[in-house]
Amino acid sequence: MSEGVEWALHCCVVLTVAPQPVPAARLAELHDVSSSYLAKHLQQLARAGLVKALQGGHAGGYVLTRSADEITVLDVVEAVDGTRAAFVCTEIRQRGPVATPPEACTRPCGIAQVMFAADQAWRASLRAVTIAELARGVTKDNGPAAFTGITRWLTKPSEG
Amino acid sequence: MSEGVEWALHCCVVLTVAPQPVPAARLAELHDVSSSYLAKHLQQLARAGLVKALQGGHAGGYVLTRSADEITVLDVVEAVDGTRAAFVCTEIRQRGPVATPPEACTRPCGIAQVMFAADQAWRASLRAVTIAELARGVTKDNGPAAFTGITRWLTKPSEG
DNA sequence: GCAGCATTACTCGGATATAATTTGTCCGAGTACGTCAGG
DNA sequence: CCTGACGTACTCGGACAAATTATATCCGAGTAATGCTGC
Repeated sequence: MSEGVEWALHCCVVLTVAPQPVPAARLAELHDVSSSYLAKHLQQLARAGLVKALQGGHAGGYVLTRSADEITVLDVVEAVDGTRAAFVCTEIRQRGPVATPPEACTRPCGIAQVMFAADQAWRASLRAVTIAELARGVTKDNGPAAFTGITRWLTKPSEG
Repeated sequence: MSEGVEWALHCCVVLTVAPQPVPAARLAELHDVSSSYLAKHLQQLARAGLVKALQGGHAGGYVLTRSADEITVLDVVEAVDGTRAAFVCTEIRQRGPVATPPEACTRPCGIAQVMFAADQAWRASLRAVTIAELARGVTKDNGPAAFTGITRWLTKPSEG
């Protein structure tokens, strides 16, 4: 899985507690990752409609478009890694000297079915958790101080 | 996901009905895929202990090491694609200017937990299906003729 | 006719190139604020 | 003092390279059957 998924999820959690729009460069510095590359993933989030990019002199940056409990982890994963399933059936059964005739292939082959079911289970598991729950987990594990520290750093005038 | 997974699964299903050891080249021709590359994946299956490679003049080839209902789809997937989870936590929370102190990171972060749970669900779904069940599905969908045709072709003396 | 042996043809196994995807970077387009001139 | 336009500094967005991984391939090591020879 793309490493950008992890970055994007952390960014979404941070945006949960950000009172202002946060520029991509600020998010990158906060997480100590490549600024330019993170921007790419944030663009993907924007295309998916999860975040909104505000442009302009001093108030620009990214903001969540909806409440954090309306954004599931699956939304972020699919925005970054795409919605295509990991397994794609090549229809091997229709190839080779003993190929199954196409008229007998009305249903996907058993292997594809199993893979599809597993993929559905995976997605369901990710869909069951929201960004808001992730944020709640952080405060539960590390206390409220974690987020106040991040908020304070985010609202710092510039690098100091 | 690696495309070799699909090949390996089909090969395992075929080996279910093969009365003799089947060489890699024969399996490759049957599925119309690269012979050399399929050999690599069969080696991975052999390393995982799912199949046994018999060497020798005319009786060489691959055989399942155990009954097909003792081999799960997950076994094959893990043999080919590895057992590592798709998501690996980079411990982003411990990086950057507002990094979480290491002593507070006794548990994996919430994101990693969610990803791990999803991975577990995915694996459980794949573990629930055996190769024998896949083979049964083929006979149910395409009739017993499908496997008899394959068996007949497999036992053909050579290419003709 | 039978046993032993060298041959042979076939198999797997790992080391080796190539293509695709992921990762990383750069510069141009666009907008809101702050400033300044004019009324 | 208020209004309008302008300039500037900051933002995002997509086009452009490098590294890693997946894909594909080749040739050498090893084994069981086969055919032959000698008894």
